[in-house]
Amino acid sequence: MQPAKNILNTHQLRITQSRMDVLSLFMDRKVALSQPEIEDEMQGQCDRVTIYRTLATFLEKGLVHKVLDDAGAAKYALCAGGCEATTSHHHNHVHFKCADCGQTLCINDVHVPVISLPKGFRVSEQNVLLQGTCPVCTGK
Amino acid sequence: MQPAKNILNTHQLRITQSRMDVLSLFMDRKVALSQPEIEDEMQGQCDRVTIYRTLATFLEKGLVHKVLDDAGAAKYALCAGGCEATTSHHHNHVHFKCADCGQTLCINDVHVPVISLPKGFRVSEQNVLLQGTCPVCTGK
DNA sequence: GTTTATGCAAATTCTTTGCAATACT
DNA sequence: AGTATTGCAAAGAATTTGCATAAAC
Repeated sequence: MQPAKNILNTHQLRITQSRMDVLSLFMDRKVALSQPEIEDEMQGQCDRVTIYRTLATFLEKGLVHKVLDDAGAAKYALCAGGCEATTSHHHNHVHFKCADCGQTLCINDVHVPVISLPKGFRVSEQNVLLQGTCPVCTGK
Repeated sequence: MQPAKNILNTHQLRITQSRMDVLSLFMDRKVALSQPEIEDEMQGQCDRVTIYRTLATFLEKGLVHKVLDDAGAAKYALCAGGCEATTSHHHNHVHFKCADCGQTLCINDVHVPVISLPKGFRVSEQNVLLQGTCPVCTGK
């Protein structure tokens, strides 16, 4: 994976400490994160508001995508592969939330069946949230 | 559809004004609603906290189910048909959120494809959120 | 030097909890 | 009568906004 600095550059974003930190965290953890989780990890390295704004910016530029969650807080995950290009940002995501450890994983390599709706509906985005037990917790 | 009073009875819930009001609202509107939306509609007829507790109770008894949403607030929708029985409460829902009017509809009559995950994952619940434009907004 | 991002304070919104008063069966 | 439900107050998260300061290009 290319370094954080390059990714910011590619997306026409200024290189700042906060953005580097948040982006690096996403790259390290490889799971969906909410603002409160990020704030915890960052131990006051930057302001809470900055994290919100960083997430909003990343979302806008197509660097991350929103992850559906049944709990309260909004989660975000790094866009991978073909998702990184702003032009061909696809929105068919499959996410898996483990009921045990609570982590949400972005499943990139699973085929999403296209669901067809009754006439009149126009679908632009298709999100699937699977819930259950992840491999790690199943083994415990 | 059977009257609200019967539904409460069937689910072993006491018949109270608040429950009747909230349930009726769901039956009228036929869309997913969040607590804030319900509070708006009820114009102070009952306390905010009561709505939260009513929703929690309905969820517990299998009268409503949680609806995933990418926005802030948690939404709920009436369980229909086979979903009403507490025993066979199925959780494979397809929901459609209109990007235009913001309403979320519960699509009951659409086949949910089973998505198979890599080995090690155990899936217990499967939610699909489609986003796009609804028939009403497409026609505008 | 301009533009953009950050930090701080404060306000708003969403949600939960405790406890006494009230309504349901 | 006995139990479950409600309202009120208050606390606690999550999120947003305004504005002056600071950093990036």
